[in-house]
Amino acid sequence: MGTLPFLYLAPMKKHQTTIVDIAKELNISKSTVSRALTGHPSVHKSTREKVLALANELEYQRNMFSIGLIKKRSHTIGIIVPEFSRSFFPQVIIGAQERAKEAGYNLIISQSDESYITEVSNASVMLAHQVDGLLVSITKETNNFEHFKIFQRKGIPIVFFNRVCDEMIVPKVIVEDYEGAYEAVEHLIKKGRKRIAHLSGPESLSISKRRTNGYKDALRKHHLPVDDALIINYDLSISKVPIYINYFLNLPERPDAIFCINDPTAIEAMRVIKQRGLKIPEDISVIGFSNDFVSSLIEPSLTTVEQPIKEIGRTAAQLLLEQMDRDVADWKAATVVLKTKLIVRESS
Amino acid sequence: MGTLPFLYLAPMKKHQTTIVDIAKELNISKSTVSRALTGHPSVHKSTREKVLALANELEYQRNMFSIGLIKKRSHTIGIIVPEFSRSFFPQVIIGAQERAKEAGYNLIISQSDESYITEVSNASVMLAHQVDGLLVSITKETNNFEHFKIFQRKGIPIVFFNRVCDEMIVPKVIVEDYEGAYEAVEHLIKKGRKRIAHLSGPESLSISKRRTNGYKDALRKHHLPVDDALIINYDLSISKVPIYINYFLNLPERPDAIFCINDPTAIEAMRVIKQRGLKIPEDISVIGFSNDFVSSLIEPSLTTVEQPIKEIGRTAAQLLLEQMDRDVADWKAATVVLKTKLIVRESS
DNA sequence: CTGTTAGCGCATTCAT
DNA sequence: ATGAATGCGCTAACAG
Repeated sequence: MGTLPFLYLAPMKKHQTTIVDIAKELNISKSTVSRALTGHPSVHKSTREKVLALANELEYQRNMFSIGLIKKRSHTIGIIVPEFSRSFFPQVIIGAQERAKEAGYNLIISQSDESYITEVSNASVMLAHQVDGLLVSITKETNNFEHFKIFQRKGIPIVFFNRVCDEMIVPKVIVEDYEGAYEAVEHLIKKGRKRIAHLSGPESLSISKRRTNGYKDALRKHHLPVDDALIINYDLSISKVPIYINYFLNLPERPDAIFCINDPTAIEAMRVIKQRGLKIPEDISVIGFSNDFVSSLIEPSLTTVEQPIKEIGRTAAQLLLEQMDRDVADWKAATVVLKTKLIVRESS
Repeated sequence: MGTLPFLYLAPMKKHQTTIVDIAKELNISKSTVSRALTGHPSVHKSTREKVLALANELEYQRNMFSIGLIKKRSHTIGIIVPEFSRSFFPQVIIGAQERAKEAGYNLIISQSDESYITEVSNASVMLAHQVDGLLVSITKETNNFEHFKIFQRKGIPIVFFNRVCDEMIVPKVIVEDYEGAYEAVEHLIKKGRKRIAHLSGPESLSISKRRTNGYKDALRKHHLPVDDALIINYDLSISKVPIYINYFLNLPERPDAIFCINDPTAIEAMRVIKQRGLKIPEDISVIGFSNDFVSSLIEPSLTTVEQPIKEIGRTAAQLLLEQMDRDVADWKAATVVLKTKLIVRESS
């Protein structure tokens, strides 16, 4: 300090404290500092204490970049979801984040806004950020999976959840879509409903197909006709729900119940039905799928198939962590199916 | 290939393609490859094309770590929110992500679950991940800000939004809390309400104070008494809302309106009120704040103060980007106040 | 236009 | 128990 021959002006540029700074200050080598900081056993106790104290004082922060460069691990998991505006995916993310954090990993989250293009871009961002693994629920548009297959080729594990990719052999987390739908429709039948319509999601999503199959099989089981005029696939844009509900309501033989692909759809359906002056459930029953928190708040409250939302996230993260621990050659591809449960409320 | 003197077994270890691989294959130096890849002007067209083609073929991916090490930038922005389960914060995040992406930045998101401890931990994670800037909305518990001040000391800009830190001089994004509350209460008064209760948030949050002040001033302006028995601060745990609503309803002189700190609170309040057999708005009016999408779905639909939710996120990200472009010495600390607007629905 | 050299901050051999 | 040397993958300053 006082020995400096010239007036020394501190540079404006912000300087991150490094192990070299600590080493200099303590007159030891940076190797020793590094060892002390990483908890290497062969460091003298007093040395370690001095290092730790100074590191603390200088608010030293290990540099991710250099460590990543050496260890080739970012300790980061990426998660890509199709949308973010309804409560489902945020809840899933909470679960995933919980599990990831327990394991010392962080999450980089991005949402694709139901756009395939955005999804591809998001995937590329995840790659650029060197995520150690990726969790994905695809958009309603996605039917090319090249942007995900590249992860596999690079040895970065992927786990799909909720909206999964059928053609990739990787771990997946889904719920009992078939069973849940079956149970819901059977419940309607037992309530005496005979013309049950079904507003489903895009045919491209396997989740739609599974729920529709549950719907059909419940009808068949109870010897009710499966009428294609009562089944509609739509693209999940809530604004289009009125079109299809009005179509149902205008049929010569009006349905006496509607089973919807998810809760937001069911809630919008109820709005349209009430607007038309029909009574729920007297004139027509409505059932959703998911048990979003809103379902219990609306009036009448919505009968729905509950799925363990946070658990989907936790499980997906867990499968991913397991996969990350394995050598590429040992990758497993089990599909985990979580339980669903019918929640009967006023709308049925 | 054919010239290899020995049988060569490819290593199991996954190998990221690097610029050296490309350089070797093309018999040029890695510098040239680097230049070609980064779009440096002084590279022969044919060379660049060859490099790009090979890079593409090998699915080359720039290594974030090494670039970060050199450029000292992660191109990542952190965002810490108190919770994630209601629609407000996810919506804010969408806005922030939009703006960040436009500027070539990614978001690392974490939620503190309304816990100060978790928030501190999240902040430390953001530091470890070398975020270039941080967006924060604090938990209801937070009243020590050391974990955020460290960012300032390290030259990493912070922007607060919604729930801001009063003691730090940094950019902030809030809405017209005072004006919105004032307008809401004035609306109730004009509807003939004379005993207006107020269920507010924690006194520690300035957002609560501002809304409460708007409430009080509207009463005063219209010569109504400000009765402390009609003002309650609570900790935002929705499960506790029934306690306070029942308290209000059991008062000798029952209030004829309740102005709630936010929509989730108002919605739960309405549930309790209806359960008690009272009519909304005939017996008692309810107003919320935020215009979450649920507000229009419930019955009766909720009168509320709309705030530009996504815009809060966009603006916060924008202020942060501006701050990141500035030298530490030039940091600005403007507070941006976004407009609110009363949305009158059936509950008032 | 291209090659050579020197680090960025750190963990990790290999010495001592 | 500690220091010196090496290199992770890349950019940039410096030669030609």
